Amino acid sequence: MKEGPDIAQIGSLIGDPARANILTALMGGRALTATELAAAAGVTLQTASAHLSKLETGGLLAQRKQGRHRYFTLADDRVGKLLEGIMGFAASRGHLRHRPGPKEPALRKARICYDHLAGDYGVRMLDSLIEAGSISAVGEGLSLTADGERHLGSIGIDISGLRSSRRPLCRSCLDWSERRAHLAGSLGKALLSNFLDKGWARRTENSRSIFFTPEGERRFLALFPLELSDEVTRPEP
Amino acid sequence: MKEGPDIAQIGSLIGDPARANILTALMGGRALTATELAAAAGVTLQTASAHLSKLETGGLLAQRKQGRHRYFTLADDRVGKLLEGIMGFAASRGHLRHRPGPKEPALRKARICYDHLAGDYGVRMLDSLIEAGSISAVGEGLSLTADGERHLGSIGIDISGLRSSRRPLCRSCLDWSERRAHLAGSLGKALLSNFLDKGWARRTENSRSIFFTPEGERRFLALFPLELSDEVTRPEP
DNA sequence: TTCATACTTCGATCGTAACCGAACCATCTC
DNA sequence: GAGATGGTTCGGTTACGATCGAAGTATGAA
Repeated sequence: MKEGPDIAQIGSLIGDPARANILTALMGGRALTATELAAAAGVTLQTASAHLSKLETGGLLAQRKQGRHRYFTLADDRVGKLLEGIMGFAASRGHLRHRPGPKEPALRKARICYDHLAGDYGVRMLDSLIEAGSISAVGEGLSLTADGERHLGSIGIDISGLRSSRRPLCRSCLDWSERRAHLAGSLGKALLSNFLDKGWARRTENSRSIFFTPEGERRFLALFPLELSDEVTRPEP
Repeated sequence: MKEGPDIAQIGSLIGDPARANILTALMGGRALTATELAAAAGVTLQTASAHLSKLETGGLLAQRKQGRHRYFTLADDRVGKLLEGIMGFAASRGHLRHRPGPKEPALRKARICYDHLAGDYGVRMLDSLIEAGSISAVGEGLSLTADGERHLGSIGIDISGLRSSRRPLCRSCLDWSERRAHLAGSLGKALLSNFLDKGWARRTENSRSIFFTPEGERRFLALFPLELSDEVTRPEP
């Protein structure tokens, strides 16, 4: 009965609403201070501090001091993947927090998932890359083709640089809103950075959603066309 | 701040030690009664009953009445995958429950992961299948080759029957003890069933570990040889 | 019918952990 | 230095939820 790893410990870490809010906020990918996280969690600074130290000793968070600020991030991308997995599961069970405010649609359209693009646009991008033969999908796995390396190189992605990192180039990540895969891994990260750098899109304050400029949106949709569907298909809710 | 699915709810479901014990016990794949689960969790029947109803309304468990018994299982294989994911994460952080009793080594050698073979033997089996060209691995994904279909058909696995199910044929599942992939999906399930049917191995009571008979072990190792390593390699702990 | 087994519901207890106010450190600005 | 800002530690309160005893329901056996 006392077999295997202790899932209760990390379960209870995620299980507290304030901590869950903190983790969700950090899924936005950017480092946040204790004060910001306290606001995101809806608690005072003291309690947030207690939560943060628990999360850190639990291995979910990393922090770095910078001046009198203390910046927190998810410990690594495995934590992000774990959380997105739980989100996907929770979403499939209908355990959405029913607060369908105005941000919801924007979130479903395009958002950041730790460090890469997710949502409708994230799924579209991967679909298009596969359709174009830039990425080949076998089972659940993804790999970049030689064609894809040329193609993405032409828009300014340095693949060989990415390969040198220890992190996998392509990873599939289950999208909780679309319930389909989008592209994660160092390539997913590089692509999002590329869009942000070019000014096609920008992050929004206090939200995971990504805002595309009209021009950026046009370019994005042109770069990642889809054969078999009208512009932006939206699967069943 | 109140974005996305509610991960806190399922986190707290998993976060209670008694419930975590229940879920871990059900990772053994077989349906268990409330009384058995109470024993596994180390609580009385009343509290177990309360936990079980919470887990069920949370969508993690399914139950079916049979006479005066009430059998519980994990709701589906997605729950199993979720839990194994959390286990892998917990194990990598060293959050093992330090109770290295005699069952530990047996568990690391061969155990059941929801419905397929895991542990050292599970990893070996997948490695061997890949080496033999029966399964091709691209990125994180797995797919059965034509060779593999013939090969496995010859030992009594009906691949076309498996294909007709909605469940994916091959899935990779991260092994928490070996920290490498083993084979899940309907094919993984079928292979384990095959070994059990042939009497090569049997399940053990009250544990996820799988016991191989001496004869069964010989046959298993012969069927899934490894070129590049001495018999059974054991990675760093 | 009677009894036993499997399980649930009720009620009460009890522990723990989340929470905040207040005081305390650390770092930066002036 | 003084003052302001960012964060932690401490102490005490509070609330929630896990737990179990006891009583109640359902199913099967005799």
